[in-house]
Amino acid sequence: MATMNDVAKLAGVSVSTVSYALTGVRPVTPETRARIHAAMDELGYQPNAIARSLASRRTHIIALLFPGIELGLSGTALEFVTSAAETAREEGYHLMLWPIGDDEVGETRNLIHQQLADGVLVMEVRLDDPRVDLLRESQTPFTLIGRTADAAGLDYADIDFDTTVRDALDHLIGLGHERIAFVSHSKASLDAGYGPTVRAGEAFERHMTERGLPVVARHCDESADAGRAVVSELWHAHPDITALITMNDAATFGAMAQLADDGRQVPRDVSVLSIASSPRVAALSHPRLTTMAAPGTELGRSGVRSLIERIEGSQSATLHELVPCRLDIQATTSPRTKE
Amino acid sequence: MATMNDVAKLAGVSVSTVSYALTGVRPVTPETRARIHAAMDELGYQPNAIARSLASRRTHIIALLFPGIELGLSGTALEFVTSAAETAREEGYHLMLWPIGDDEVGETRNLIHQQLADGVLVMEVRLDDPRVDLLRESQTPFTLIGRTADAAGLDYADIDFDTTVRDALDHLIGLGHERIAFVSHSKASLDAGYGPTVRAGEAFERHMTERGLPVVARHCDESADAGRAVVSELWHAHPDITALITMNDAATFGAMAQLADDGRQVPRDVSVLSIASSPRVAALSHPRLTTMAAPGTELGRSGVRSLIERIEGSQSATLHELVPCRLDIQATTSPRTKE
DNA sequence: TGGTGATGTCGAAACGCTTCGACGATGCGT
DNA sequence: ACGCATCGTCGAAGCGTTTCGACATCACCA
Repeated sequence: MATMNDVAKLAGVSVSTVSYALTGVRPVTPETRARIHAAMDELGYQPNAIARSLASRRTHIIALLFPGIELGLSGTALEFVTSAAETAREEGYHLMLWPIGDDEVGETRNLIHQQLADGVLVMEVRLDDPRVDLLRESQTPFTLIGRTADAAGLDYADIDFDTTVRDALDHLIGLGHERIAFVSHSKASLDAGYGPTVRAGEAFERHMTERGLPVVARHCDESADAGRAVVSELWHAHPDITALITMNDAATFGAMAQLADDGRQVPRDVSVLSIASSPRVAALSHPRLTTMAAPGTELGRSGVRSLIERIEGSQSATLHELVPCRLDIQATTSPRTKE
Repeated sequence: MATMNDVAKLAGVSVSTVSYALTGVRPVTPETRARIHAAMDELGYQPNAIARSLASRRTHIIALLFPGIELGLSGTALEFVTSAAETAREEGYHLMLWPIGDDEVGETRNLIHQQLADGVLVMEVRLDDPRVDLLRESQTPFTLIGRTADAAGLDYADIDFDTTVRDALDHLIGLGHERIAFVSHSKASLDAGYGPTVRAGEAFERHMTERGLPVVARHCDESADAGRAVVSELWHAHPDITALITMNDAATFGAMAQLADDGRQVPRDVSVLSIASSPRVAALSHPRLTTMAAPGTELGRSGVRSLIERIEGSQSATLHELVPCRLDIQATTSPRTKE
């Protein structure tokens, strides 16, 4: 494979001039540049990424830290990862996957010290996340997908659960619903400090309370059966519920099935609105689910962009981006039917 | 950050000795080794991955080539990618994502020439795939996930569609079904030479013919509506169908809905078996789908393992691994009811 | 007891690039 | 016409490793 030396010889210039022609760090006359490019074409030259990295102290690699165990995001995760990878590529960077096992902090530290990545994208951030302290200490540029409890001064891109829940309620209340229940992720995820569970729960409580409506919320394991059980229990305790907000795909489908079994028609008797989900999943439901789709693509894009700006030192302010899920009205929500 | 030089000084040896202590390429006395390790601990030393790569001509990076447009695999893609990343990590490698846009060959060539990766994993391989020729010419070690029409001499790991379809038929025929229809991916995917569509279709035709059963197969776009339409058309043309094999998640759910609307109960009147799908998706169906789950995890693991062996030159034979989908019997298949 | 072959360590040369200081050759203002 | 800044190029010194040849040292066998 041709090296810069070969190009320099063929073009009759020094290596440094070739480098300048390539990077534009210093001016080069058009004629010299032309000769150099001709030589590069003739040799099929491509700069060696590793050598360049070593010399410039920039690898143009972004690491994506994701935990082995996958909680809520997983439905949108692929979308997010794809978008992050594509954005990175557009900006001249590469995305490297760093699956992290049990020893989160230790493994993360090792990886950082290898200096393979210019910056790190952290997925599945919990309210209190030790990886954040580690990254901060190690001076590595990083951006969170999600955010810790106190994220002041940190770059992050996260779902705007508050707005999402508010929009969800606006939609349902606009349709005349008042008895609205919320079916969330598992209690375990709440205890683990999983952001979406915590924040969506808080938002639901606040917005319902502000509107003077009763707060009915349940945690639910990620399975259809759990979804069924919750529905049974819910209607037993609150027979007057007319709408359901869910944030748990498996449970949503279980809930739909149980409602059908109980003779409750969706959306005639009960409206169902699934938040932080995806169109792909919504399309599998019959009737097709009204959802609020998680903005995986947007988060991937702005997370990467911001991280790159931070790496290149061109960043003005810290990124605090909150993107709400977008409402996609399909067939499972409709006006409340008066009895 | 500490370098090898710092370690060498602190331990009172030369850099090369430190290197030998680290890599074991040449012997080092236990005492020297101990002093070196002590120095490394004291300094919190970790070898710089880039420098190591440049000197050793091994980056320990594996590239995953995946096309922007995503066809069939996508449901299992996340599982596959996760598994590949984890396996790579276990073996001391990193997985780097290479999303490829329109200019497949050009972009792939550029990436290879940068010499960032020791080897390449190619996803979404078509029967006639120009990337394969490119990789072969460029001497880069690579492994296919999927395979071309003539894959002799190439390393690949793919779904064993023949066995999968046979097992699917064994299951259904064992239940007494004889009029079995196959609903596949879109005609477009067939024309594009998408392996799963082609191979599963051929397998279905062959196995049905061998058993003296009529071949009824349809292509179907990836949407619930298309699934509905195909079901309507199918029963119009072949009212005696008692079982459906599907390979198209969105269409499967549409088909289930249409069957319900037409008053055909699953599985009493019609058995439905969804192949190359995933338990995650199956769980969303009510009744829960009998599926044959795509072996994403296995393919990721053995693809990466084989690639690494090839990179390190320790590979004996070429990898020709075919993994069938595993049957997971749930609630949508049952014995044929005699009329 | 002298030659032989391991064994353990060192110094220096890569690996392919970026970047810094230096230095003619220009162009400019006065 | 003279100095001075700017432009374009060069050579050399890194970047932090690995790896190669060389060279003592030591044990061992003839």
